[in-house]
Amino acid sequence: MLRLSKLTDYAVVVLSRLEQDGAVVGGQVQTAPGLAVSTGMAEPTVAKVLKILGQAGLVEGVRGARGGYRLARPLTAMPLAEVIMAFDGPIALTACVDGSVNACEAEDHCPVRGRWDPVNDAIRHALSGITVADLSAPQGCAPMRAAASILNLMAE
Amino acid sequence: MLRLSKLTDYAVVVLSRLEQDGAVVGGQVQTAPGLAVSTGMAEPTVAKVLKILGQAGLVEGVRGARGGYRLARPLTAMPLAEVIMAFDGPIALTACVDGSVNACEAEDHCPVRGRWDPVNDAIRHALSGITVADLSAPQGCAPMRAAASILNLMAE
DNA sequence: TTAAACAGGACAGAAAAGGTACTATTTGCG
DNA sequence: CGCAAATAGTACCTTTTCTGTCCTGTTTAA
Repeated sequence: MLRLSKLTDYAVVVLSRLEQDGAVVGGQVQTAPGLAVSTGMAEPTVAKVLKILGQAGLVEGVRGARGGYRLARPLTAMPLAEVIMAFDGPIALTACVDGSVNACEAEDHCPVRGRWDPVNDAIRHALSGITVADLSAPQGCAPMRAAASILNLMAE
Repeated sequence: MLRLSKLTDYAVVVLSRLEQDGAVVGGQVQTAPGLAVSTGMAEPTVAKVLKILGQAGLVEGVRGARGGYRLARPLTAMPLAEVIMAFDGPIALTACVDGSVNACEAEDHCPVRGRWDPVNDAIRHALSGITVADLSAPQGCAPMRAAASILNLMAE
């Protein structure tokens, strides 16, 4: 399975919860303990997720008393690829990329050297067409914007 | 990084080597030790790769003395997705899929339940448009069929 | 009958991820 | 001015997963 970090999944939950709580671009802030309660996740885990999201510039942290976090961008302008890259690193299927030349010891016999790049590009392109908003259901599970996004991607 | 098993990488090498050695659908067979020598990989590893490929129906094993392996299909008819599924299991980004209902303990608070499915579908679709032949360079590194495949995918 | 080769399962070492705890820094409020 | 609340950063331990190898059984040509 193309495993991606659990923290990435948590991040989507946290981001959608931030929007739900009104902690948007110009709005108020929500604390990490508060998010832990409302999402049902452990507080240290939520804090870790928020720290990484802050480093990636996806959320904005306000320090000090009465501090907290708010979204740095609307979820509709937050590609899923950015979240994945924040937690799982660069989006690539194998280690034989990104110019790591000496990683493969059997270069002479390896007939697929560098050939994974188009595959990686396809994956990146597919993910860049989906935003976090497409994954977060405003309430219940009514809309299907994600499906529309996929169809839009395939129509390109 | 969206890590996928090293064995998947090895598999592409072995498959392209099989074609290069003429161990194709109606042709002769190539032994696992022989492939180990020609690819520069350890023999037990090659054997493991071939076993898994055989279970997946991608290569055909001939038992007994003078036995060996040959391709069960031309590489042009072998989607990369099948190779990945053979080694990495079902192509899905998270564990919250495939009807594993009780895996997520926070179902009530999880607003993205089941929402990853469209993303997984997009990944699967992207991979199904690429064959192993697109990744294996016949000799040197001349052609760019993979790029053409990507463009074809995006043109849908 | 023998030897070569595939088939299947099992196992130890290594690597990575997940989760937790601790400390430092910042800032509102009494 | 001092306290408390909250983020920021770092380090560590546990657990899981992957990787690579080995062993035994089965098949079949010579």
